[in-house]
Amino acid sequence: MNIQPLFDYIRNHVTLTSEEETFLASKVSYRKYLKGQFVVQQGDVCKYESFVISGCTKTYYVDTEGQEHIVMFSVEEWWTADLGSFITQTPADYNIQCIENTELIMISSDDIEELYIKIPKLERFFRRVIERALAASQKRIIRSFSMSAKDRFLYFREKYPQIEQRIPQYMIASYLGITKEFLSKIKSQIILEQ
Amino acid sequence: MNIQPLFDYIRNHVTLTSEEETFLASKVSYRKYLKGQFVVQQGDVCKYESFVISGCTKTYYVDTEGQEHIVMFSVEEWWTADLGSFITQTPADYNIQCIENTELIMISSDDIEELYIKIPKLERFFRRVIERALAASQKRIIRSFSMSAKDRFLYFREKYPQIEQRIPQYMIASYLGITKEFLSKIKSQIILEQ
DNA sequence: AGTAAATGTTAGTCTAGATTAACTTTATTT
DNA sequence: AAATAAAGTTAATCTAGACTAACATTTACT
Repeated sequence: MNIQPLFDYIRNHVTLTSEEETFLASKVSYRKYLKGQFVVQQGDVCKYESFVISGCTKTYYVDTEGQEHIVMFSVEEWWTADLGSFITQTPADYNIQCIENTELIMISSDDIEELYIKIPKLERFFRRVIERALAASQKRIIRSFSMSAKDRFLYFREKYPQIEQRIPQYMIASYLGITKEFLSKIKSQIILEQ
Repeated sequence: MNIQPLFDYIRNHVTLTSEEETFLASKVSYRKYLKGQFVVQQGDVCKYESFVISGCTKTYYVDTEGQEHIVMFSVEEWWTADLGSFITQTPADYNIQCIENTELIMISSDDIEELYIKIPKLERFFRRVIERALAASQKRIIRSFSMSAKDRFLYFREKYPQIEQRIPQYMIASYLGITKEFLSKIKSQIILEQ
């Protein structure tokens, strides 16, 4: 049970009093998952917003043809949840699965509302986190329409070099919205170029 | 100068005291734009978050090949801004242009921070607005990868029937990430089917 | 070390959607 | 009402990326 990384992360952005820290600590829970386990399954209600202490998760959607589409990866110091399900407490559209052994700090929807009320600084901080995530999400939509698969891959590699290393290529292909075969082709093409 | 619709909109979600309403009124400004005018231009800093009273705007990105990609339309009771530019006060990636004569209520970044501090209920409300927008944006990414152009169009038509009516088809094509010629083909195909 | 499972590659064929270009229809302006 | 511009259509050709399938390599398990 190591929740220190969450405090370090929050301290980088807001200053909490020691009472506030104690209150925060009382509202979070720690949990370990093994590689392959699910944090959320499509159809369940996403009860928690989770902060990744160590490990990595993938959030994906299974379409009507049974195909997996990865929405995001979450590594250390990132948040993960099916946000739509979490905020409305209705069944999730996405699966969140650990692709490594993963340690999470989890906050329930009721507890996070309490935290927001008691510690407005935290609500401000989370609002900003979400604003940034929304701006990033809009840019990703633009990239999906205006860039070729190859350029999207080069962008991904440039932006998340660490993540590229630790994740199987076929998952990166899914995240980029292409097949693993085509990503393989793109990579050999890139190698030929240099 | 008619800011009443903003109050009506906010009243549907949070209850403000009359002092709070007065303070809010002192922090917003009203502005009329003609069809074709720009609220924000790529490269400028997006100074305001705008609430649409009447009319319609398109938010679009011009890529390196000079092609327009529409990110969103904003009609009555919607907010519009280049969020990335607004929150960091750095140059905008997007253009926001009025495609009808448009009335906006605009709030500057400093003023909205003041509002959040003085009226925490408003911060809570906006956090929720943004959370919902982020969940919707993630779903749009999934749709762009898992649905055909035709299905994306049918989804758009189903979800925003009013918007489909008032916007030229070539802009809808741009929003859907396809050419106007292909949307035309899709529409004639749909007509043949029924 | 040897086998099975997971991951990645290569190549051929196919298709959704882009591009080009000529044409039609609908709005706007004078 | 004519002229012009804006929006939408049709059809032919082209291409990025999907799909299929066989094969190669790496990783994990006994």
